[in-house]
Amino acid sequence: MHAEDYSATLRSSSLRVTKQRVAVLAAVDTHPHADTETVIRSVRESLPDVSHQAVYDSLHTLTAVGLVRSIQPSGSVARYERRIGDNHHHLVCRSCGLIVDVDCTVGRAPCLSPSHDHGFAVDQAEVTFWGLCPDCRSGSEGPSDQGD
Amino acid sequence: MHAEDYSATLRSSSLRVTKQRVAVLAAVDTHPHADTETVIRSVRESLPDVSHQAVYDSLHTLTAVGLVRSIQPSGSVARYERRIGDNHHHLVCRSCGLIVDVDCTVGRAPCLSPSHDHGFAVDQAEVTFWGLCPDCRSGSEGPSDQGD
DNA sequence: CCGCTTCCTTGACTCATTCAAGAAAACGGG
DNA sequence: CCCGTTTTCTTGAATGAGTCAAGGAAGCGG
Repeated sequence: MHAEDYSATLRSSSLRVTKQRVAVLAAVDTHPHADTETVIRSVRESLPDVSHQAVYDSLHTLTAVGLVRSIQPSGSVARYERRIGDNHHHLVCRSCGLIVDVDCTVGRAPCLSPSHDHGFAVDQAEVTFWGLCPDCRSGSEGPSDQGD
Repeated sequence: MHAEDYSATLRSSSLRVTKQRVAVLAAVDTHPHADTETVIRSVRESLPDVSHQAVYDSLHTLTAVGLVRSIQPSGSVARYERRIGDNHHHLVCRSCGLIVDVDCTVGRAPCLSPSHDHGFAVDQAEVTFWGLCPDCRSGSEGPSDQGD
């Protein structure tokens, strides 16, 4: 996706187009499940002087309008992704933190309707699978930590 | 559940029985989805001088042996509960943070097997439903914040 | 090109959680 | 019942993701 596309995407959500936002959107697009620090590093490759606050603000704004989704498995910091609205879920490694997407194949949204909704207006079901990734299963020691 | 029962529970998991651990276990048992601060306050009703560190340590230890489970919906601090191994899930209010248990009625663990496991050894599927609780649906302003 | 509004920079700050060192308590063996 | 070893608790400081706030800069409609 080119810069112009990101600009158009921002505009279509009624957001002002700034180079910081374009860079943040690009960073999230090219680094699925990246945490804020990774996004900051990625953004600084093209804009060396962005402040961390601009990145936090952009991520919040993009999340608010739905261009980006934030996920936060227990024990992890916030991570961001662009795949939205396709009802996919996540597989998280307990050992190294690796996160991979899994498509929801159980036909129409498997867990979208809790047995008894307690009067809640449910708008989303988030499924997180916990386990050990291939690398951590083999090496008993397990790879370092906090992969993506 | 009485103190002796909590002691027995700790012993059956090969843990030393300390009044701090008994109190923490009791606090989690009586305050489902409580965050650490709430647990500390609850514990201090019977043990005014416990350190916060003792509570953090106990919660980690209890979680490690499986007597307690920790959950952490995005944007929330860690919360603890004693209902474990019964495959129940959570309903979280986006507005006030209220967390409610929902039983998993879709027969045998609905989402326990991702379509493609990417080589992971999956041991748990965690489902979180997001929405608005009854109170936040009615009062357009929505109740304060961070309920349980 | 102007001006209003929104966004970014800078720098301080919050607060959940962790780290570390020494004191205290648990509990198996004598 | 007491001792010694090991684990746990207390105390106090530190870490780090994320937030707050004020002023300067940039976006964009006119």
